[in-house]
Amino acid sequence: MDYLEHLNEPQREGVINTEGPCMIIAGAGSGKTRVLTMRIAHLIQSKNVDPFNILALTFTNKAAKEMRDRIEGVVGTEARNLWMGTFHSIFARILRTEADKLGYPSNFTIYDTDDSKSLIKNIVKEMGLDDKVYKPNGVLNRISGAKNRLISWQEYLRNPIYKADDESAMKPELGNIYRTYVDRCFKASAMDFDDLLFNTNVLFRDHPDTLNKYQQRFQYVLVDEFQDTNISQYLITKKIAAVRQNICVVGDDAQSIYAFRGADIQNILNFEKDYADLRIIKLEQNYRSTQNIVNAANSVINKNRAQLKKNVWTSNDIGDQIELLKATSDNEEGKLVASSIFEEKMHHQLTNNDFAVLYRTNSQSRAIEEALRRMSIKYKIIGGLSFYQRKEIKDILAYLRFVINQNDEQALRRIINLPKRGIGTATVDKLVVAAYDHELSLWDVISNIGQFIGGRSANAITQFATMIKAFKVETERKDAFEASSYIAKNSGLLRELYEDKTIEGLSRYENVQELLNAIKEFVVNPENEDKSLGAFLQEVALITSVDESDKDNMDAVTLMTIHMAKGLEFKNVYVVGMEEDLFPSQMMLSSRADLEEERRLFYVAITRAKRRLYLSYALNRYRFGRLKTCEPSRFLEDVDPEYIKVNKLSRSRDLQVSTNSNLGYTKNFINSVKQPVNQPTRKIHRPSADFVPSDISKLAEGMKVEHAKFGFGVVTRMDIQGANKKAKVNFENHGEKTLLLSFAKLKILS
DNA sequence: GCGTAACCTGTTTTT
DNA sequence: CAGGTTACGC
Repeated sequence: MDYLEHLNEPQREGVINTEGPCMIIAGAGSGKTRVLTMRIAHLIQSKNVDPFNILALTFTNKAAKEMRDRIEGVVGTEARNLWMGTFHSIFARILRTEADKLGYPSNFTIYDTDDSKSLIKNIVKEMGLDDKVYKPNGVLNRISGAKNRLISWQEYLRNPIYKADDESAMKPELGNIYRTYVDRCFKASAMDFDDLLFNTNVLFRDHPDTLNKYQQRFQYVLVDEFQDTNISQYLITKKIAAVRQNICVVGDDAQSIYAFRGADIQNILNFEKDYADLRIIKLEQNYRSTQNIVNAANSVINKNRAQLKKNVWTSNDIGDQIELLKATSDNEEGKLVASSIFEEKMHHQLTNNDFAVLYRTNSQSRAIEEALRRMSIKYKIIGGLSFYQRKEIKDILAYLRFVINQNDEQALRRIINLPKRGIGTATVDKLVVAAYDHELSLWDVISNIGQFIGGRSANAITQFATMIKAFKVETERKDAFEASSYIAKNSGLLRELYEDKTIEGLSRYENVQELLNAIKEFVVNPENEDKSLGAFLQEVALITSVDESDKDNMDAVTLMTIHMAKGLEFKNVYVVGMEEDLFPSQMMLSSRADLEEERRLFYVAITRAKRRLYLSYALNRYRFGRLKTCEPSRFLEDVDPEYIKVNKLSRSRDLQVSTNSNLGYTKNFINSVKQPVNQPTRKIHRPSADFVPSDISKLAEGMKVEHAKFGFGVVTRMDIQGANKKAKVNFENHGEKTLLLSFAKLKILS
């Protein structure tokens, strides 16, 4: 057991005390993951526990995979038999095997947030309610909140408090929407994210024999990131561990940042009350950061009232002070960060991988990206729009989903007229009415359409039904890759994308090919026994943007939200946008609890840094298309001044405004390109400034432009032809295109 | 049914 | 700003 030698005393305790309930409070950077992996390795190696009897719940699929790999390094391939994954993926798996007990088929669909929202939208419309009052987002939040607290629609309707609440909010129908929503999900053989947990609770509540089966199987239960579990998740673990009481939770109340998703910090604060003989272990030594960073972080978190007592310290060197960067605008902030990264790289021989830029909201990445690109610093963005959330991918997946489960209403609505086959909204409405009148499913109506409606669209529907039936036959015979290739081709989706020769059309086509590659990989992977399309869909439903980690080994600066940064560390960290209303977010200013959660988020951001930390804010920022003046965040005052210095003041002069700065076509750009032009041409001088936004109409025939930038990329050369209408444009990444330019703006880069 | 243009509106984080 | 929705002409 030589691995125990490298652990400090509390860490060792956390590893070897495997029996009975245990809570490990692990301060930031205290080697939590190490303890957890060693504990599991210890169980397998020294206590001879079969990996099959260990349940380890993590926060992301990626964390599970990493931990499994590390355990495999210690105990070997045996580790593959561990039950390790997110709450959602583990219990989705269990629900599939036990589905019949809840009246679900085992091939049930998992609705993502978009599916849920559009279903709610349909329901609100069908109930004849005002969708301005019952906004899908708000309604879903309400339903989700209820499910996370294990409140069924029956209880919701019965509870006078909710009723009064909803009535005073002028939304008395919320309970009825909840009821209809649950009913429709059930009829669609679908579960949303919250149902995966809610229904697991129902399963264990109503089927003691099933609960007992899993209690026997999971002799050891471990929960990582315990501070971010909600009540529903907590009760599941509590039930499973009820017999053997071998439950170990690991977390840090100071890093609880998911209350908006139902996470309840009380789970960790009250854990002691549930287990009388609880062993509490505190990991307080930080191995990650300099003293300055640890102390600064402590000075911030101590402003919070709700917390467990602990004393995080480090024996690392003192390190540099935190630097505060101040910029005049968001673009200036980007420049400051980019040039700081450039300098740091030079002075300290660092690689791009040593840097991370963290922000509160995804939209903040734009200015940073632009600045990094200009300085030719490679970067990667983690999070944001996931590959699987792209429209073209969701379209294909909707086909696949529907072929597997014909009850899947949301998938059907998505594909029934895609590509266009003459089945418009009016026809779909008729279908819905017919299904409702005869108490049939939409698919029943569609596959026997002749009995319900006639006319032109009936023909199109028959063709659609025939096609789906053919796809079904294919999937039964073939593996996931062959089946999905067949469907992509024969649905007409692939052809439609192929025929779209615009730059985005091209990338959409490539994305679909990419999806097919992923399915191929799934089929080829020997770890996957079931190679059917159904098995693939089951896996894909719970993939999130963090899990798409093919960017892992490239040398690039990491850009992400602070939420995504949980559990990661970097030598140098920049926290940008330290402005009041942005961070803390204006939505979180209403209650003390919310403000404290924002402060914990700030704490998480600070503690990601190993060596150097920069905080920055801008005095002006574009938000919702408007330029706003900003004030420094109140959180800056929470940092003890001893640990911070104001280092760089922006030297910048004017605010520089850019248009068409995104990659990809912007709507305004497309509109401007489309317009016919009759503008007089004028000569312009080659600009000497850093860059100037320039009107295309100022460009004259025969003029050449170099190093300019358009809506969709960097221009290497541009020849203006004819009276200002056409230009041959050579793009860095997209080759040559002939475009109508008219009113479009471009930026001339220096 | 479909395509277009004008209008409207959200404005946090994500399993 | 950008994405979604609606009204309208074909």
